[in-house]
Amino acid sequence: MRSGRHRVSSEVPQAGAQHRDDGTGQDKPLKSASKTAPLSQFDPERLYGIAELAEEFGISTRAIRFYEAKDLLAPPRVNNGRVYTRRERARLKLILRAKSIGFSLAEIKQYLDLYGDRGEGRPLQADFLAERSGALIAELEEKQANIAATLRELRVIRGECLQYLNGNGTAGAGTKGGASNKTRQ
Amino acid sequence: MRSGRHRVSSEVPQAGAQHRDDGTGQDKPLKSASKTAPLSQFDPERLYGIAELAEEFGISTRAIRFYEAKDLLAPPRVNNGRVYTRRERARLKLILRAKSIGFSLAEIKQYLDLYGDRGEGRPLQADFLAERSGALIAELEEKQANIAATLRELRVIRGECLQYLNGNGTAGAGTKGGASNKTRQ
DNA sequence: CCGAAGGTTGACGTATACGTCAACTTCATC
DNA sequence: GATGAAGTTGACGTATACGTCAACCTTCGG
Repeated sequence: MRSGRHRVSSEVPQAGAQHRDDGTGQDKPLKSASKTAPLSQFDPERLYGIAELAEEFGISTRAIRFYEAKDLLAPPRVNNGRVYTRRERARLKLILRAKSIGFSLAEIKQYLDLYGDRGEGRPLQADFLAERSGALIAELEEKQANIAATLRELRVIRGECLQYLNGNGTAGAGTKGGASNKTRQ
Repeated sequence: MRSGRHRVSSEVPQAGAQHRDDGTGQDKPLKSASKTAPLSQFDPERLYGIAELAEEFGISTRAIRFYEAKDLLAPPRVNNGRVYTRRERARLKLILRAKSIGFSLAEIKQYLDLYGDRGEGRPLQADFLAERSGALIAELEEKQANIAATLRELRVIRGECLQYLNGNGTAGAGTKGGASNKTRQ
């Protein structure tokens, strides 16, 4: 799947997925989590490694680091390794969802700001947020209309094909001319 | 607007838009159309120049030529100049619509085939068309769901901001934390 | 005939979104 | 201590989607 076309998993990973399973039937926290005090400054919550997230979302670790370089993500470090919290994971999910519907990474960065900053800087003014989210809503509604129109057309095309295959072919169904006529203005 | 983010005009150009208006109140066909016999092999219909389409759709002539180089368009030639028929214009519209919702040009090329080939090659088998359009429908439905989810969240964010601005702020509305909580799994 | 306008082509550049690779660090295990 | 696994970084490469530019052609009006 190329840029702009990622499948976004809608399923939450099973409990324990983030932990190293040592075969005893009990999950253990990431080794870095078990060894370092700094984690106490985070919510005591599930943590993910970069490879875990990459596999979960079907993308590369390179892509995840790239998003960090583009300031879309900001995973804390433990012994120089990235540790992804639920919040970072949720942001990654938003990133991939937005990418799948045609937004560039620069646009996604702005869009993520509507969901709350990453803990630095002061919150955006409410009026600015309202305006920005309003503009984005309008843009998404346009994309939604584009998709709806495309779906309508494709459903007609597919319906005609299925009719034809079932021996109920109409004059238009046996050719693609009928389908293409439907796209005429 | 960058790649993947074109606004697609939904308005049809006004009658006569494709014709040179010589000030007599009557439209005249494009000069190339009026001078050359080869046009008789096309439908006697409205024709567009590349600059006309570029302006209508808000893209560059370079982009339109690029789509031709990528076999998404195939405008006939008149005196070495490209002449775009209604059909090519409709394809361009489909191209831009698909781009706006995140498809690559390679994917769009395949998708355009569902709308009818450009006159060469034999028609795709009905079962293949049904399968291809079914797959595309599934993909579009996923994008549609992504957009719907994003819209729900953004409407909540915007609603809270507007409430806050109207002096009806709730505990969650004054901060972005409330909004970001809503994205939690 | 000349200049302007609109268009053509090929080539190179830019921006985006990563992929690939080498060299390195840290940690667990043997 | 050695080794393997997992991860890091920087650098360069690839693919996509055009933008920009130069050089050229055709048509039309003056």
